[in-house]
Amino acid sequence: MATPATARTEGLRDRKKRETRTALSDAALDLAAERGLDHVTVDDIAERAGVSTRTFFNYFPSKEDAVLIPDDDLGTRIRTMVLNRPRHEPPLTAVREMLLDEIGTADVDHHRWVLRMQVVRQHPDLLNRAFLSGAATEQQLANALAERLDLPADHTYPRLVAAAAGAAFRVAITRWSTPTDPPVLADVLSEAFHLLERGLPAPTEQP
Amino acid sequence: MATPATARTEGLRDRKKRETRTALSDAALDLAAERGLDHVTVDDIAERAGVSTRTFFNYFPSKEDAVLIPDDDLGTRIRTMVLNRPRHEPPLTAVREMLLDEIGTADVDHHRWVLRMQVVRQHPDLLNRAFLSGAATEQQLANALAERLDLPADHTYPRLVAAAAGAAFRVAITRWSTPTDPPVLADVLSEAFHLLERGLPAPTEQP
DNA sequence: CACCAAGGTGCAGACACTGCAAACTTGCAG
DNA sequence: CTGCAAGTTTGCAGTGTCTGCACCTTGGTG
Repeated sequence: MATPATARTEGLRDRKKRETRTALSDAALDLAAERGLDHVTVDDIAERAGVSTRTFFNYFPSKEDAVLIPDDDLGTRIRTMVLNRPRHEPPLTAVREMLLDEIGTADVDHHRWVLRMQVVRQHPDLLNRAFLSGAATEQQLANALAERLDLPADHTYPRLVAAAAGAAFRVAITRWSTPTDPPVLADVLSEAFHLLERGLPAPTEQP
Repeated sequence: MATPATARTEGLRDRKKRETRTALSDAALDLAAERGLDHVTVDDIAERAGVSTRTFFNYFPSKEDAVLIPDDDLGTRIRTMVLNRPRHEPPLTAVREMLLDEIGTADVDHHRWVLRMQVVRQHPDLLNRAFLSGAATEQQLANALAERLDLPADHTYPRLVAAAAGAAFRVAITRWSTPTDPPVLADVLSEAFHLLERGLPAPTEQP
């Protein structure tokens, strides 16, 4: 049959749960994009998703999480990916390739990101949580880099590389999530890293 | 007289207001550093500061703000400072010098920052709000850079420079706010910017 | 001294979020 | 197909954040 492989082990129970989850995050994203996150209550979201308010909190700890859908495993995944890059690669290169792999693997829904950015634009403080699932992930990236370089965990260098990489990632997705003229995400990200590797020269300085 | 200029126009009323404000933020910072921000209620803070709960909200919109004391003018201040830098300076240099000026002017209390970092370490998502008063300020920096370079406001380059500068600033203050071995803030910041300007070479690559 | 504006306070109320226990659904074995 | 065990949904009570409003107190001013 055409049934996806996941369906073999997935019963009615798990399917419903997954449906409820996406119904909730869809409702949250749509409503927030329409009226702005402040003018959406959890009751609104639950009602549109067709479940009780209490159930909402069984799936997401807060309104924000329903909109952003943080990836809890991303931190550890990033960690192992960075440690598995070839030894000879410079740190920034390793991080760049790791991120390109990641966005290549995870199929990112452009339309969804456009909506999400509409929300984030009204709440700039969500920016960091939105892209790398928060500052904690960046921390783990910094730790992985420190380990890779045999440096103490609180050394300036790995932290700066991680923070700069996070900056590049945020800028790339922000640009890519613009309604008009959406370029290829991998290209924008590569461009941002290229600029970082060149020391951020002024546009007039580059031929 | 030795009386500061501000005291001339400041009556009892304004003095009390200022005292209440610092009493509240002191109480918030101390309590949060002791027990962690989650285990501190606004009532606790108000009680220690000797005012009513309602009064707390007349001064700060939230617990977090009392601990972080965001600087609302920072965005516009940064903007004019960046636009006033000499024309010939590369963007990253202009931002570096601007930030060095800023931390030189504002007298930053080291002890207070150490406490604040204890809180932030338990709530990494506060990191951005803590240092540049949030992502909105970084946005304004990006806008100022775009204007300076005659680029569209949503161009990749100014956004990336602003984000990278924010990263450097965060890393510098994080390092400086460590209880042990607190180096000079300006030095750490300069070092971070130097690394950025060099394209973040691996430590082994630098002689 | 008398008035006024500004700050402090209490109260009611909206909303976010959590723990608990009851009701219900699904998966599975007998 | 029947019934039990496990997982899910839900209501409810309770805590805590935060806001608008009305009242009161007090410093500044003429």
